[in-house]
Amino acid sequence: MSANLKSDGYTGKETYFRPSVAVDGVVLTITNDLANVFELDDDVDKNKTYVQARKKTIIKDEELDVGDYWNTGDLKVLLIKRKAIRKDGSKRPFYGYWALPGGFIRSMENAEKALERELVEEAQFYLEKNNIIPHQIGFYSNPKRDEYNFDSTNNPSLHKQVMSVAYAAILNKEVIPFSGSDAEEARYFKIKDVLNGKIARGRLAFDHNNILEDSLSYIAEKMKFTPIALDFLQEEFTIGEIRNVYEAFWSITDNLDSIDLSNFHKKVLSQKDQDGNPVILPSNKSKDKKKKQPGKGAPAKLYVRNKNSKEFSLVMSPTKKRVK
Amino acid sequence: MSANLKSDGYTGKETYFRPSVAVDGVVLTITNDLANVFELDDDVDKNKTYVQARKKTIIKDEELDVGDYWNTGDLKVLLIKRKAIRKDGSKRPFYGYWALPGGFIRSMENAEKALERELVEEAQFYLEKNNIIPHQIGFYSNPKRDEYNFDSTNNPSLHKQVMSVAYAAILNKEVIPFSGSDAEEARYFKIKDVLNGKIARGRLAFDHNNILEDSLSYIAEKMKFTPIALDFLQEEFTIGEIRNVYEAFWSITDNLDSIDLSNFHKKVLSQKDQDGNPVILPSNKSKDKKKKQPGKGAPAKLYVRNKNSKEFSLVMSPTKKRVK
DNA sequence: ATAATAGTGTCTATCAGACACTATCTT
DNA sequence: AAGATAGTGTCTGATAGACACTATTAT
Repeated sequence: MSANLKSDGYTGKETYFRPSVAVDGVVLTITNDLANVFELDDDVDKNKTYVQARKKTIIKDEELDVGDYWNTGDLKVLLIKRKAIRKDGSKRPFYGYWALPGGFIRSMENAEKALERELVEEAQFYLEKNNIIPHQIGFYSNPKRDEYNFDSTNNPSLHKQVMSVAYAAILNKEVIPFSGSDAEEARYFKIKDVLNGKIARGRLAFDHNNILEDSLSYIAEKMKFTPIALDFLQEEFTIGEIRNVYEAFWSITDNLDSIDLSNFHKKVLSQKDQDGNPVILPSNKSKDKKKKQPGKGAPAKLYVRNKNSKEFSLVMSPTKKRVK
Repeated sequence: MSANLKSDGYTGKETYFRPSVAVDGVVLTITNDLANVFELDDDVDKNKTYVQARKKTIIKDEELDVGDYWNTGDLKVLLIKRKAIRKDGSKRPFYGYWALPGGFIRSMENAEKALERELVEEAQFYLEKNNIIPHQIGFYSNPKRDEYNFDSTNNPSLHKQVMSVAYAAILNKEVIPFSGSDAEEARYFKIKDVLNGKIARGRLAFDHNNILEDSLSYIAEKMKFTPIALDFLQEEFTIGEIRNVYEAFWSITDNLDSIDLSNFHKKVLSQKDQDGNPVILPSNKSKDKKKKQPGKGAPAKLYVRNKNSKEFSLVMSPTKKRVK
């Protein structure tokens, strides 16, 4: 951070200042438990899921079915390790820290297009191809949030400030990230580990911890009134998987560890949308319409979402104990 | 903005494009019916409410009481008419249109500080002095949203784009706006008139119609779960005034014209907050603890807010008809 | 058999919405 | 007296939360 903010001769009368504006992406997914069993093959095709990529070498085609996408894991976020040195030889701020992927918006782009481009450049990850629409989280403009500074002149056109607009994007499968032009490395981290400082240097670069927390709050809130939780799941899913998404968020944002299975089950199935239609429907795709467990437990019925549903009729809330 | 960026010392060496970033303020209030009875005195003190300013000339001190702030009117927004000509003689885009107050963020400011400053400059209105904390609505970065364009060179440092971050601010009284340095005029408009095009040139400048609508959605949503509606009211208020705030929003955002008085009354009074404490409490300030009506009707009990309350235990929703 | 998860059933307190009714003021 | 708003009472159906119970799988 700057040490010379006071002595830069700022008069308060400046005009014509132009900041740099970056976009930051909070790419979220729920761990696929099965995927974690296998090691990454260096030679896999780009832009495939772990399971798809690995099936060539580890799982045979006939062994791969809907059960391989069992979503019962932790909430994870895609982070990149920034390259230490710029093209002009200078050191980058916060090198060695993990950061949210992102970068500067260009002149003919809007923020969403810049996000799309940066995710490809840094993690070779394609939002559009995966039909993912990012959610705008907020705009961050504290002058001290980055190491770009102010010179000692009175000329505001030489001053620098980096502002950011942040977006959250939800993946329904763990798309393999590959490091790109601006990133040494790109991979997923468990969000609980990041928030507890169990990451290199104990925190993310810049104010990215704040941005991550804002994103979690945003989605946790939105999950109460809209079917956004289904964005984390495959086309076919079970009630247990939905419940896992809610638990993954509420365990972080509301310190809630488990949701009553029975009541949750009934509530989700009775949800109507803005038009009075059911939000989730029994699936007719898979043969037995059931999904086997990766561990113990009965197989669960498969459901699909009503694609027209935008809103819940009932509020999904972290359980409140009844006062007696 | 400057037309001669090069001579400002902008060398174009930077690989990254630097846009102009503005802040726009959506300053909202509920009309004070009584205030509208009186004509504005040219000579009133600045930064006072209509009623306070006018009481010198029209209402005697002893006639002024809590009833003068009866909030039963329409939702209004503060707009400014932009000056047509810049200091350098060039024409401003969208001159003659009404616009949200706002302006460019400076190098040592964050967005909130810029908003504070611009509202003073354009409408001589003081956010901080009135203890108003603005709500961030969103970031707008469509390259075509302003008339600033791109030259035919390949040098991105000469390109221009104006991005905006929008904030909503809620007033609990109609602070008199005075036009300032960048505005020819500043005054409140009924939001329904603005949305229906009953305003000069039929619409607001730039994408300010969008920003206004986003602000209304934001607050209408927040009103369901938090006591934000009370921000529109005086320290002491009646249940009817709260109901008026909800109706003012939901008549726009949910096409709902009236809320059942009886059920609303009971629900508001039974609201608990995040700690299980009541959100509103009977007032002990005024002598008879009642507020007389400006028109017909019984006087209403006065209440005050619990300042610790951040959240409702019950959801305030636009009435859903019971299915029979 | 045991553990784990899926799923159904049931009881009760609370809440939402409809609406009847009384009270208190202004005009 | 008429009109308007404040405020209380009451009924009904729906919902939330607690919890008992059965079903189906892996180990």
